[in-house]
Amino acid sequence: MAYWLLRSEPDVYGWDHLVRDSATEWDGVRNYTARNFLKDMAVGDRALFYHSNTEKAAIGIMEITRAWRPDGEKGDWASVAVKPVEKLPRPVTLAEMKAEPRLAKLEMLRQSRLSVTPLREEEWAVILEMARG
DNA sequence: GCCAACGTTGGC
DNA sequence: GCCAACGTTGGC
Repeated sequence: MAYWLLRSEPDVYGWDHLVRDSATEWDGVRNYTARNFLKDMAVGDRALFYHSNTEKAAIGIMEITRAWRPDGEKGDWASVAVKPVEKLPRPVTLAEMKAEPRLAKLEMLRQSRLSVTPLREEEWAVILEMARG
């Protein structure tokens, strides 16, 4: 099982939208690096839902429910299907992640503009631990 | 509103 | 194929 972090602007599509929809197609990604990560995802993988922009915090846990399929008529893009698993006990903010030494190598911190990034298993555990306070 | 960090595009 | 110019994104 692999771990991922998916970023979205909460005003556009946030955690509450996902819960209301009970599942969604994670599409519209138009960056090749992010696209490649989408193609690496497998059913059962876990992903953090990160709110960018206004909130800047990881807010919930999702599960990948279907591997990638082509996204859009033009170009070699991909989308996956996800569903919400649970909201984190409390959000883990970007500032907290930056301040945590064990997250120094976190991909989303190193490549802050990527909307889809992988997490190491240890990093996943650290963030969940932080969320539990 | 600004800036840093990328990614993309187009001219050569 | 390289590189400058430009556009986009996210954080501050």
